[in-house]
Amino acid sequence: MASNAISSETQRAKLERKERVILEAARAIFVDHGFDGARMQVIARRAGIGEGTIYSYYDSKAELMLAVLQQFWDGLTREAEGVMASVQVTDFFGRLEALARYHLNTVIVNADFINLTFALRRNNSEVSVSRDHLRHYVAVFDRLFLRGQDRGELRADAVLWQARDIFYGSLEYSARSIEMTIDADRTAREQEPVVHQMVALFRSHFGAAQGTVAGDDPSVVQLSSKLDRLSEKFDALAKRLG
Amino acid sequence: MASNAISSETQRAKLERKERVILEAARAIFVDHGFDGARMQVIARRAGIGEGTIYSYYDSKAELMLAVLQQFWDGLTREAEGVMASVQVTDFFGRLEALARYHLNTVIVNADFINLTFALRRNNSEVSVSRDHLRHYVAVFDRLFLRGQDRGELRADAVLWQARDIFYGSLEYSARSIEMTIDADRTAREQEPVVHQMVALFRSHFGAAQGTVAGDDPSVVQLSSKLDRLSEKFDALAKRLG
DNA sequence: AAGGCTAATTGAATAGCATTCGATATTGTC
DNA sequence: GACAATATCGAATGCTATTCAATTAGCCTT
Repeated sequence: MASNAISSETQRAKLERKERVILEAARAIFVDHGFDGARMQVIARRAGIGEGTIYSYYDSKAELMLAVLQQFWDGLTREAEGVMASVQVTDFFGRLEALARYHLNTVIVNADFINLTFALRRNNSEVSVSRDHLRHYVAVFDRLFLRGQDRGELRADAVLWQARDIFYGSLEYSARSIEMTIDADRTAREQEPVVHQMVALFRSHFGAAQGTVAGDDPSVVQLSSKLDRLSEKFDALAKRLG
Repeated sequence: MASNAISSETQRAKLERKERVILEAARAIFVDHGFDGARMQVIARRAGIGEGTIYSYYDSKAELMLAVLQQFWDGLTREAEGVMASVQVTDFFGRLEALARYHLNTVIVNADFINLTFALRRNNSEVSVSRDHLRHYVAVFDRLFLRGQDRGELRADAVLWQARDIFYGSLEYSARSIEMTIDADRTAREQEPVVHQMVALFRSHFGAAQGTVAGDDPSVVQLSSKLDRLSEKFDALAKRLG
């Protein structure tokens, strides 16, 4: 019995190790050659196994790559969470800065992987999978923003998803843009200004004004609810007309 | 001589027409089936020609798709330039708003093509080609920003490429983000607030300071966008009523 | 307008590669 | 140690982009 359990345990461990070996080989070959350039035969050889064996672990080349990407994005998400957990400062803008710095650097350093992520999007199911990776990662940003609002450091009336899209999208595109200028030296140098620019922008535009909070202005609140009521009446009328 | 020149002219025209027919067929099939799903045979059949003939116009499937994308991005760039040329307002922020609106809508409507653009990036040369498409398109944004600075409406000390990256990147990611929420109705409705948010952000952060500008206050911005949405609904209803 | 030259077109043959599958080896159980 | 169940292997398969030898259409000369 005991030996039974142990041996099946070691068997499982062995399979899991082999799975990791395959993933590792696939990662290397995909990054070097891209999806199309990668040959299953080469991946198999690198993993030290037969070609057919891969297929008892992954259904297809695309799924293999998906697994590689899954691992990559999970790693990113975990790292981002690690940055949030370990950063010393507790104020929102300090943490925002740390996340911006981490993210920008990561996106630049791992440009290969990020390209691969989008290169895989050949059919709709793959598009939605790569979306899920991204969504999971971006959730780290969402949590930070939510917390900033709870702590009263972000304007109460800021639309969180808009702010998050601006933050994330700006950094991602800045990374691409920086990366286009090839020159590795400058690449390193350009990152800090972008990080500071973003933080300053968020501070001035989304930061809660010290003193009066804009969203609290009673006349504005009143106007807003009047508008909402009008809009509802309008919808009702439109509906009644067909 | 004359007949010679004319007939070779018509011959050329004929070839060009055939090229357009192939491109047209390819566009349709690629959009419907994605790059991998598209069969050269199907494209050929749709264009009403033999399979091999395509290869006397384009060297490979990838080049064919590149040509399709080239045409797409050229169209976008031309349209964006058209928007800039035709917009009535001359002030920077008015034009920025027009471009933001055009861009956001375009990216959402043509999500298929934009996915295809990145899906093609299988090897480095294709990455750089798709970068060139983008660069060319983004140049429209650069020109607007440069002009805004010349007119003294953008801070003299704003780093143009940073501002442009923030503008472009935010909108592109917002588009992806909006598009993720599938619901077509909301998709249309969410666009205006994003446009206004961006313009307000640019006004407050990159605009040359001149007293206080209404656009600074986000709650007012929000009210304004609510009003705009209501106004749009009103127009739609009015139109429907004749 | 007939003949000859060139360029364009065709679709059957080729070749590259992911995937399958029957045969073989390994592992676990009694 | 023998039997069953699993895992592994790599040659055979099948699917497609791409090539190519044969055919056709266009154009020019006389």
